[in-house]
Amino acid sequence: MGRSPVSHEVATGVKKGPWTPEEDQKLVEYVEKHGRGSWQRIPALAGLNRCGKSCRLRWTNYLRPDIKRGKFTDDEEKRIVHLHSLLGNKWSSIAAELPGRTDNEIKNYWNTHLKKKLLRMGIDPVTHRPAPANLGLLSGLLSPAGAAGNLSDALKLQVDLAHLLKLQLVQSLLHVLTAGAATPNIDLLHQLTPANPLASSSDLLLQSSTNTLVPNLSTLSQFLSPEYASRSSEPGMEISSTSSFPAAAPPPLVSPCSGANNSEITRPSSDHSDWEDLKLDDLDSDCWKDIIDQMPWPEEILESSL
DNA sequence: AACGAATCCAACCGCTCCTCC
DNA sequence: AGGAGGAGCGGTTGGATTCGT
Repeated sequence: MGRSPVSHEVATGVKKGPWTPEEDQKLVEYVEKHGRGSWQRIPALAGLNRCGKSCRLRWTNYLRPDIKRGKFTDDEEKRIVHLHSLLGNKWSSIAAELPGRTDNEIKNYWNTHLKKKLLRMGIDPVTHRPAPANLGLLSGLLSPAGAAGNLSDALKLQVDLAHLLKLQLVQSLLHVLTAGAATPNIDLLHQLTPANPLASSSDLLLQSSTNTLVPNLSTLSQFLSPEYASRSSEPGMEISSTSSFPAAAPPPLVSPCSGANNSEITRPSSDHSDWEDLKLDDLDSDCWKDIIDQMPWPEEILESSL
C-alpha cells in the first residue's frame, strides 16, 4: 500500500515510502516514553532515518493510540456531510468534530465515497445545493419549450422547483441572520417579531458551545409557523445550537464559503422536511423588506448554480 | 484464469500559518 | 517590522487491491 519503498533514498539519506513495522515500533516507543516534542528532532532521537514531517504524519494518521479504525458509521457520514457543508474542505476542523478520525481519513473517505454518494443524490458536493444539471433540467421544463413534453411531469417538477426555491429562501434568511459575524443581526431579529411578546434578546438568541450567539430557531419558528414550532419540539426534532448535530441533519443548500466565518460553527440545523413545511405565504409584514434585500434573488440563486 | 479498469488509501509535496527572536 | 524555522493543512500521487469482462 502507498508508495514503493525502493528508490526513495534521497541524496540526504532520508527514507521515504511505506513505514515498516520496525519503524512504527521505534516511533511509538519514543513518543510514548518522551512525548512528541519537536518533530524535527524526533527522527534522530528515535533512531529513525525519516524526516520529521514524515514522522508527524505517520503518528497523527496511523500510530496515535486514540485513532478509531474501521468503516465510517451512518452517523459519522451524516456529520461529515453536514460539517463539510458548513466548513468546506477544512478537513482538520471536520476531524476535530469526529473523535478518533483523522483529517486524512476523512478527506479520503469524502473523495472516494461521500462525494459520489451526494452526486448520485443529485446534490453538488461542493455547494451542497441541488446539482447544476438538475436545476438546468427543471428550469428548462418551466420554459414554454420545455413544457411541450409530458405536462404532468413538468408540473410535478415545477412544484419541486418551487419547493427548492422556498427552501433556498429560508436557508438564505438564516444565512443573513447568522452570516459572517460573531453575533447575528439583532436589529433584524427584533424586526422579525414586532408584536411578539417572546421577542426579548434572551428569547431570540442562544449561546452556542463556542460562546457565539446564534438565533433561537424555536422562537423564530413560532413566529414563522405554529405547525413547524410544534414539530420542532418533538423528540428527535430538537433544534441544536451546539456543534452536536441531529442524527438526521440534511446537507444545507447554502454555499459553505459565502461569507460565513468558517472557524465558528454557529448555524443551527434542522430536518429537511421541516423547512418545506414553513409557511412563507403567511408572512406579509414590512419587516421582511430588510431581510429580503440582503438575500440573493431566485434568479441569482439559479445563476450561481448553473 | 487472465487481464485491464476502477477504486482505495497511505504517504508525499508544496504551501500557509504561527511563533520566536 | 520582518526573517527564519517549525508545525500543520489541503491537494495530489501511485502502488495495492478489488471488480468486471
